[in-house]
Amino acid sequence: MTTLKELAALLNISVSTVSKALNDSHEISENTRTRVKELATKLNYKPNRIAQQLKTNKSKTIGVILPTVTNPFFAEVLHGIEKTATNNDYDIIVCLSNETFLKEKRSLELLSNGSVDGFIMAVARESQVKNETEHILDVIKSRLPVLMFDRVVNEIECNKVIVDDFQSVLEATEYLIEKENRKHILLVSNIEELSVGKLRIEGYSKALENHNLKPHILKLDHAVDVDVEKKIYDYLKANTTIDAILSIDHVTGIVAINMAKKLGLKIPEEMSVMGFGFDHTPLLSSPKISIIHQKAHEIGEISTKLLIDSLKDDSLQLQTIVVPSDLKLNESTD
Amino acid sequence: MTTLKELAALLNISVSTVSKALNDSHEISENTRTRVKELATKLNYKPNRIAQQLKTNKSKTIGVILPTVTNPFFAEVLHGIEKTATNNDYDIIVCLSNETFLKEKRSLELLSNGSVDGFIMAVARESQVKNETEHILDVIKSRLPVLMFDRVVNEIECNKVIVDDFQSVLEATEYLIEKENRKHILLVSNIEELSVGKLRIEGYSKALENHNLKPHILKLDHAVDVDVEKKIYDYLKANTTIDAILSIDHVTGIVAINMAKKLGLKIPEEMSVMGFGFDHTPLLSSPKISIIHQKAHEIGEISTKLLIDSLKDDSLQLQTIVVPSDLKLNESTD
DNA sequence: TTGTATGCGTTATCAC
DNA sequence: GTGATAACGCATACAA
Repeated sequence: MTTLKELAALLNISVSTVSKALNDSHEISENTRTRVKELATKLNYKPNRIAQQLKTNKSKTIGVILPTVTNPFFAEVLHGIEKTATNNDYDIIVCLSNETFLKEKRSLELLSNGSVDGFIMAVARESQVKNETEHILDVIKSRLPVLMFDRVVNEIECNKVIVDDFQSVLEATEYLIEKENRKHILLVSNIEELSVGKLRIEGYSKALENHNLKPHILKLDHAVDVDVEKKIYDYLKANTTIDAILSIDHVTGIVAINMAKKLGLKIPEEMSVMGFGFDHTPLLSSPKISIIHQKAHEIGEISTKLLIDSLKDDSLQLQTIVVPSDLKLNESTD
Repeated sequence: MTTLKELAALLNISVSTVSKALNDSHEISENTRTRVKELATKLNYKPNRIAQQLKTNKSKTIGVILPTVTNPFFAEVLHGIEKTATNNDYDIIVCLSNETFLKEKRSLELLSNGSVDGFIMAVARESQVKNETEHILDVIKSRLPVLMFDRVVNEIECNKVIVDDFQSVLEATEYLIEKENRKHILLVSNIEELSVGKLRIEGYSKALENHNLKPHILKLDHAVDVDVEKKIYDYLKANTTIDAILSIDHVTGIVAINMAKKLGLKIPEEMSVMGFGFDHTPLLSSPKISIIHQKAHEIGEISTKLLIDSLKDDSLQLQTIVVPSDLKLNESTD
């Protein structure tokens, strides 16, 4: 890699002159400035990022700690983060906690040594279940800003970007009740131990309560296993009054449609099915599933913007931004 | 952040003594070593990574350039990369090309300034279609090793990790012909302009040729649009001899199953459906789709291992590793 | 066993 | 308009 020193030697001028010339300092003459720049381009000179970082004590890098990236929600958030970071001249270092507390803790610690200027994270399932928060507080204490999205620790004061889990499920449920005239709505859940899962179930319960309806909840193992099909099938077979299914994740809704069809139920006439999902989710079922569409990409963008703003000016007030979801209704019939 | 200098000042010893003590140098007395270490833990000292990088001229960071991360294949590869990198004390900086040449080029350039010790990449669709390779060659010329996986540029000499696209589709097709006695196999493709897509189609064609069968190919827009359903439906309706569908991506196979069912075809009796997929893909259809299962996680692991090995010893021979796929057959019947 | 000096590549301050 | 020098935090060759 070409360095300032090499350029200086080749041009028989000092390193500082070269540096100033490249940074368009007004102190430098037109002549030398162009000479320097020409040689720099010729030798493909690029300022060493590491040296700049050491000098300025800024890494211009954001640490991104995700529970997983095979979950399409987090994948899409990552997409939004990467785009916004790049547009603002930041790199991202990505660590995956694999939903474990230990890996999350290790990742935070390892990057808290100057590698990053701040963190964007969604808390690991295990940390959330065991209510582990010390490791995150340690980071904040060391004056590295942390932004949490989606899965959030209420007790920790920091910038947050969350989904309107309660409200969106409340509205979706009320839609099923009021517009589609459903009375026995089955909620299918495999994430009830997560903060977001709890909120979604609360939204569902609240809507039923508002209409004096009885809840039906089918809890599944969170490790999406082969039994999912059977459990849903058996439940529907044994409970024939069910006239709507509301899945609070992005997979079991699809399974539910398939099982309802297998039981000979007409969709959407006899059974409404709604789930969480992304742009291409409805394509995976026929008839297309109705989805609560979380603006995952936007969540990533907003989170990154907010963190970068707080990096630039650390006197900014902490805030919690709620990103509303879209209800995308089934358009097709079978 | 605590620095060596601060520790030294507090202990009234020199910086180098502190440094050596922390690095367990045998030159340092037991006594001072423990004193230093105690204070270090107490003040939560962590060596500044940036400074270490500048000193050693190694970033211990890998640049990962992916076309997208919302495609589950790349998401799972990323998972494998992250895991292996972490296990070997490497960080990863992730950039997404969004399938565009320009972003890919920019990302490579931006990180080729000391930020990373090497790259793992899958070539962007646009770069592949337009046969753009200069930007990658530039990186290699600047002595930064590049490892390509999945989407590969044949003309570039570097380490490569690829899937057995040709062979796996050949075998899958022959399975349909020989074991399931199919004679009119429809190939559904939305990636025929990618190197991997071409290879898969070749595998299919070769198998048909071996058995003197006629190919049926349905090409779809690569932007998975709403028309996918209609196009497949219409094709199946108009071509009633089709008795098997082979999708070479991870979405259209699911759609194909749904459309076949919609047409009243019994699966798998009257119609076999096979696609590419991942562990949870079969769950998305009923009956479960048969899949060619690419070991994406393994591809990530192997790629990372290979790159890190070449980082440690740059005299190693370049190699191309082929990761075989698994054929996972439909187990259920409807 | 400990300390001093040097340099990684850059930028900034100051002197010429 | 240009250049010498110091500093960021760390590691190491060398001196004491």
